[in-house]
Amino acid sequence: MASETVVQSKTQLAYTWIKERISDGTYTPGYRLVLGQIAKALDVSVVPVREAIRLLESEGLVTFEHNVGAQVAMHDETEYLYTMQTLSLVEGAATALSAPHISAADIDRARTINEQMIECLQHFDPHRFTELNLEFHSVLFENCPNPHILDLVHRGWGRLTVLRDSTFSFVPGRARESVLEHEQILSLLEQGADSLAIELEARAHRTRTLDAFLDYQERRHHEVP
Amino acid sequence: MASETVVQSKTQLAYTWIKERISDGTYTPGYRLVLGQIAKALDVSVVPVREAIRLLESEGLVTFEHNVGAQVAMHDETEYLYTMQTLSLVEGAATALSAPHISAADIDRARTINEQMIECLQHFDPHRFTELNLEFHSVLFENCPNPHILDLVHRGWGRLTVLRDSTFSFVPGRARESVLEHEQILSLLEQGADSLAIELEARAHRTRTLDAFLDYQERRHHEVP
DNA sequence: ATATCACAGATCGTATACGATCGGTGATGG
DNA sequence: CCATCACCGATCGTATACGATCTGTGATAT
Repeated sequence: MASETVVQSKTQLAYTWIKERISDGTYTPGYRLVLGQIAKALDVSVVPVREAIRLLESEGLVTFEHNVGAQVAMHDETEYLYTMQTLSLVEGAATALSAPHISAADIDRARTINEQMIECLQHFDPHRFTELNLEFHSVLFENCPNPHILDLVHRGWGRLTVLRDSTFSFVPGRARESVLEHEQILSLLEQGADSLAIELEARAHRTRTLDAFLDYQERRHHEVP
Repeated sequence: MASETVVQSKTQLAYTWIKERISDGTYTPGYRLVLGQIAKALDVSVVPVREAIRLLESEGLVTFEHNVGAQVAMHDETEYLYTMQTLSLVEGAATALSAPHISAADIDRARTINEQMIECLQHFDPHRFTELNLEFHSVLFENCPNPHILDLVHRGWGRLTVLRDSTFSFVPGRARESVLEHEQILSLLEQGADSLAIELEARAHRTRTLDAFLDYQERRHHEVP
């Protein structure tokens, strides 16, 4: 009875399959998700596919219109703003709530990750940088004792995944600031800072990324009218 | 073309039907939601019922287990704590984000509601009190320009609805404090206070209710061992 | 040329059907 | 008498089927 064959439901199968295709860019924002197509591709019926799509809808990765169908969520600038704002809120809280449960070993691990991020900057590896960024923050918020808040954080990151590498590639120079701010957060955690201080710093870290993005967009817009 | 007959989907029908039964207490926490039963009661097939249940699951009103079925979510003390903590977070933020868009008329309206709440205290009408409490806070957060955060607030309140009248009935005396704190929040809004100040005050308002509840439980537990 | 309408193909929403899985009950053995 | 196992009914998960609805295209009228 060592390893039982885990029978995952077809719904689960469709869910992860679609999510993967959205994440890796096969299905770009706006792409129409046709039930019959996906069902045939996965060799399942439309029912579980439909269910999977509605799950993705509830996570905001997909939009759904009655009697029309589903498509990969469009992430315009406003949508990005909403997501980042929400994530700054819940991630800040999750980090603060995690703080009391974070060990010195965790902080070491985070610091190692942050150093790898610096290397990515030097070798210009935006994709790996983004991956490491998630790993870094995961160390900081995964100990959050409130599963609801933790779930919201995961959903927020899930949405961002649709705009892969956005942090890094869209606003040059921001990544460099980012790793410095990471160190700042770590030192707050090390010195056992006040919960609110940690929350606000973690929140500000993300807010600054958002602001940098908006500024950058604004500037680009002025340069090329 | 004045009023078209709005054809709501059977899924929508099942969704609201079940949600209502959960809210009004017909389906108490732990009640097993059997697909076939509900389908027959509504004279629809199991497919839309299933979809409705999964929607409710994603809102946390229902728990679902593969190959076993669904039941109305159990709200033990821990679950209540998680929900209140999350709601304090998102509601605080929503209130702060709404602040710049709140008019003097809105504040008047909120104050009127708060006065009605005081009357409820005198006539001991907990049910109406709870209703008004939602109305009061709605005035404060409904102008939130971030729809994601607003949605999270609605979901949080939705979860609380399962434990109706909890604030009022479970912890005596707290309701009286509550209306005073409402006035405090209103005055912050009137004087155009700092966004963070508003957020933290709105957050603390809810946190205090949670703390009062936990204290009260603790005390009851000691009295009756 | 533009607007309106009707039709056709594609796709969705839901009913029905059936095999798969779970939980409980009674028989069997210790 | 208690533990284990086999069976059965209840319920779930998913395939298939079909009517309902939407979107786009081409014909017609202004």
